[in-house]
Amino acid sequence: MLKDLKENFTHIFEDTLIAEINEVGTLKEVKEGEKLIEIGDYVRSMPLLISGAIKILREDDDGDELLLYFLERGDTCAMTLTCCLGQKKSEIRAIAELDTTLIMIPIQKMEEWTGKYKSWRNFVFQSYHERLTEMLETIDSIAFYNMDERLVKYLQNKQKVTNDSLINSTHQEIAYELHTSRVVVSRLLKKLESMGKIELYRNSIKIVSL
Amino acid sequence: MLKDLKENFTHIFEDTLIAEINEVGTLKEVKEGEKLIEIGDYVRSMPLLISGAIKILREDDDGDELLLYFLERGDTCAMTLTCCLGQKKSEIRAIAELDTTLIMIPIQKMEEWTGKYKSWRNFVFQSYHERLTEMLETIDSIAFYNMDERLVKYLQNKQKVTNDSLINSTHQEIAYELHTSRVVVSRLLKKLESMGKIELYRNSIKIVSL
DNA sequence: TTTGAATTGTAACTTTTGTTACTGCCAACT
DNA sequence: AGTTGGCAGTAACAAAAGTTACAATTCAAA
Repeated sequence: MLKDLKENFTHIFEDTLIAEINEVGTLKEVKEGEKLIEIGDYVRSMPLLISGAIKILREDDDGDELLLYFLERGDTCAMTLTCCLGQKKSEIRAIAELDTTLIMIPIQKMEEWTGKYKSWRNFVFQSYHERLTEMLETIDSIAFYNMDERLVKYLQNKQKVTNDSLINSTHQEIAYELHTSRVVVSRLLKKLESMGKIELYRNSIKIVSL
Repeated sequence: MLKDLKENFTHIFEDTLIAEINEVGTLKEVKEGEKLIEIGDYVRSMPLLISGAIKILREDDDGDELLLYFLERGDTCAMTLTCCLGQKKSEIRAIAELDTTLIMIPIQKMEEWTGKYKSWRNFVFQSYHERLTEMLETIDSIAFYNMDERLVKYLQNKQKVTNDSLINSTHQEIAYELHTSRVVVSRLLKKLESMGKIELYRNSIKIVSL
């Protein structure tokens, strides 16, 4: 774990903090599709992402989903931060988008380190800022763009996060994450295919040029 | 100013911090409709709201607006916090919704106080959490609800913030903040009136029971 | 008082999105 | 080989939202 820490956080945290994280943190591996946090869960530890990716989803009362954003290497969950400090329930669901490695930090250390390490404070503030920015982008998408543009953004984003131009999703899965219907996704994907921007296969989509 | 501080923040900050705020902060009064921050501005000081209300707006490339949320008494601007620390440009616009009194704190103190005062840290984290939560509610609104429901929420929110069941807005102004067209707003308002939930006047809307 | 701008109401129409229904296809399993 | 369930394609229709156009009203300034 120390190796992972040094590789990913050495330019961010001072050595003494790295050592502390190494001491109290526990390594956790999750498989693609595995659920990390459910809406309403109490959060007991804070994740630091070493590798992989986690998707953060919002859900309404009827069970309808919406993809908010992805967490990647070096990220942490901003929602978790305040949940830890305030003993609040999670407002979101977190699911591993890829096989993912994380370091889990007990919440008691949070408060201690924010007082003790300037680099930790900066990291936490930086995380908040990134998350707020990503929430704003999500709002931009749903407020200012039509479904065809949102779909393109979704595919681009997915390609970036998985680092793979072959996207292994069904139309139904995409529909859930964009909070629309399967028929609409099929329709728009077909239009993208006829424009030569993607190729459609069973259970997967090949991105040609978006 | 010390009186304002003690009235609004005495249960949040310790006395020494209150004294420091009193020393370095400056009182600022803004009239309803006055602009506080524009998108792209660099932020040089952090606001603490003493009274009144500020609306936070997002804008897309075409100049289309969307109301994100309101700041009220005791709030601070979470976007400002990270902007200060990271020397970043504002992603949002802030306009006084009512006549408003704030205390402006120079950004240099931010970093200092986060190291020095636990109560300040908690305040900052609490602010982040509230803002993230409000962003989530905004996302819920636009993603999961139709325009008629969003309009009702908007009116309820406005009533709560202004503490007045008479809303002094034109249909066009409401349309801007919900990012829709005037005709749509007029249509839906008329429907609410015919249901007996509101009464429509020129330049104002009376909320009866929503 | 007249003028003109701002505000609201409404009809008619278009576009976008969502829904329902049915089809064919593929892959896994018996 | 036959059955079955999940997946994708598509047509037809419905609902929501956006657009254009125009009339009527109000209100303040000239």
